[in-house]
Amino acid sequence: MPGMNLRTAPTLKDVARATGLSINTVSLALRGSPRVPEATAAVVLAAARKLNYTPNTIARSLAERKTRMVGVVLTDLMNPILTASAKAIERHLSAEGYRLLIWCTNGSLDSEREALGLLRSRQVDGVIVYPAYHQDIGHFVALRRARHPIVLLAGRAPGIDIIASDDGGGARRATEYLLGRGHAPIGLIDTAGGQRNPEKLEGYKAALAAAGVPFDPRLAVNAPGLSPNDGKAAMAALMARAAPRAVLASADPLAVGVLGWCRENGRRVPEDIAVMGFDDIEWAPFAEVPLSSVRYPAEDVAVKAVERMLQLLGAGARMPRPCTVMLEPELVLRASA
Amino acid sequence: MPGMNLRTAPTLKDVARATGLSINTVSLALRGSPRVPEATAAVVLAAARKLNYTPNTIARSLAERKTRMVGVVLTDLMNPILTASAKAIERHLSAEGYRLLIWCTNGSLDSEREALGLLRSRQVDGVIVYPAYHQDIGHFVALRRARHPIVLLAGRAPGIDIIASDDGGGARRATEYLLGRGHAPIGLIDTAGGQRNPEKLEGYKAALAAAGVPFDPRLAVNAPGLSPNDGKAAMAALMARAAPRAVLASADPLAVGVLGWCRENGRRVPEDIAVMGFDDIEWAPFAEVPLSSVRYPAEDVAVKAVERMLQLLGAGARMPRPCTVMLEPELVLRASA
DNA sequence: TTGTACGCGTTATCAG
DNA sequence: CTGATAACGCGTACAA
Repeated sequence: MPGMNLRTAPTLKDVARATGLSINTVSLALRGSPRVPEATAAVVLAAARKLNYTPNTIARSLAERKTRMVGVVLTDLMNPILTASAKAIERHLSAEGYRLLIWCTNGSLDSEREALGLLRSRQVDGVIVYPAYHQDIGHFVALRRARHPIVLLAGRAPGIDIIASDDGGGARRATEYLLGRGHAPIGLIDTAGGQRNPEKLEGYKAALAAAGVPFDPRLAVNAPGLSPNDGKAAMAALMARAAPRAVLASADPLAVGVLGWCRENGRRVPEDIAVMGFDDIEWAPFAEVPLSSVRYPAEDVAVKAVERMLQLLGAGARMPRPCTVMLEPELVLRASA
Repeated sequence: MPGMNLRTAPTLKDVARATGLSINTVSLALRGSPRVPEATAAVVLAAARKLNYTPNTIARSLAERKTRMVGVVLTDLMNPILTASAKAIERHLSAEGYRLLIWCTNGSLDSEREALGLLRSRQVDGVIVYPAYHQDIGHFVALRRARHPIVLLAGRAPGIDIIASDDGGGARRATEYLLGRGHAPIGLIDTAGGQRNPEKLEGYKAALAAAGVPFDPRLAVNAPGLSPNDGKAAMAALMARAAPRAVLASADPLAVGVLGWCRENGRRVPEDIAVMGFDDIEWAPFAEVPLSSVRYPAEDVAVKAVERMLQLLGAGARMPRPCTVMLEPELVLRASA
């Protein structure tokens, strides 16, 4: 039978036997209770160390009815901005003694539901979710209504805590900028979930409308995935049906793929085609043409999300009213646009 | 008191009460035991569904003495090749019903020890580790001696299971290739842990020795981290003290930084300086100059590591003899070298 | 076919 | 200050 230490690991009982004290006293001593005198505590500590005792978190969780684990549900582990977010969340949450259970949904709603079930059965104390479909978050709202600590990193809905970047506003400002520089028409390469996460498309349309430019659906395509190769393929599709002078890609890896297509097809960036991405990942300045991008405020999002999660975690029965925080993303301009 | 469902979640007892059956029968029915007739099972299932019952994994783990969780310890979540590995491991392990508990050490040995303690206390059934220091894996070997299922993804030691890429061989072949193309002298930009993970440096030296070229220590520098910016900084340091005609970087992000330095300083790649990276991440073809790289066989490593882990997990008391598998990385040649 | 009793390792309550 | 005793939710013998 396997198990890191399930078979041979010393338990409180072993330490109790070794010291001649009761399990209870040992437990208290090990947790530094003032109720047990220093002398006794020292004996216990020494014995525990000698036996190489480690508390069994599983048993503790069962008794305490809390796990000090927070589930983190992401759509994609290969998306640099999401892993950066996860890392930031981990940093701040672990400072408070919480551990992360990370689940990747690959953008599937089914997998998202599965994740929720799994995390629930694993008794995590709360969940932080980057939802696959920003418009389809009813299952999360229901959870929150049942008083479960939950924070979303995207979407828009009453009755649930959301800390998000204003993708729509970012897309609008990026589009306005491109229009202002005379780069028209502007193509939009959206992510696979684009149909269901329409914020960026809407911001793009809003900017066009404000400038009196009619929306041409041939200029908006969806990439099958989120990688540079997906961006390249989408760009090829886009160029086959329109002649944009600029492209707004909804993620930097896609934009990198766009740059790759331009290189292979002899288009100069930004002279022939200006390119702008989303998120401003660490690689953006190192792209073939240094990439302009709409920065995703990952650190801010993480800090605020963790802050909120800690409030919910500590709130007990009377939870604070849900609130939505929209962070304004910043345009980072480099050579590509 | 928070908790996804710790306070209000229905338990077996609730389902038992609802059906008028005993806890035991309910438990058996829910797990599809042939001992309980279909009619009863149907009743139980319906009641469970109606109550929205979810088994408490914590309690189950405590009773079963196994968690069906595998700990995964990585040095860096932002390293694309490591997240790719994690993702592959997750895919294969979850197909067998195991979940991942991911821990990131940031390359610190202390954090690595901490991880081991945490995972142990969380009772994971096994651990897969990309060790921070490939030469310093005694603590892992000790664990394995105590019959804990553990698989390392790098390093070299008897008495423990290791599935790794032959970094030394890869570095040697890359260096030989660069020498063969007449690019000398060759600079080496190693990762922060380079001093303690000398495989690549050794392969580099071996190739030089075989070609009768003396090793010049000024040509070998260490990058402070693993990001493109770190690579750029390291390249600046290297160029300040030597005049290489080629650079071998021990990770693709570093190589991307090297390309960035070359661009900013007017060096043509590969004419003035040839550049080769390690890992062949998805971005490599999209670098400013399509990047030649020593491919890290992430999928192979993941498959073999998971396979081995499953063997160890199922082995019980009599564990198989530890074995080491070295995968040969492949040179992927593009424009940069 | 179903129910009873016990154990998993820990924490919490209440005596002593 | 310390020690029984009872949870926590579930799995597994063993009985009925």
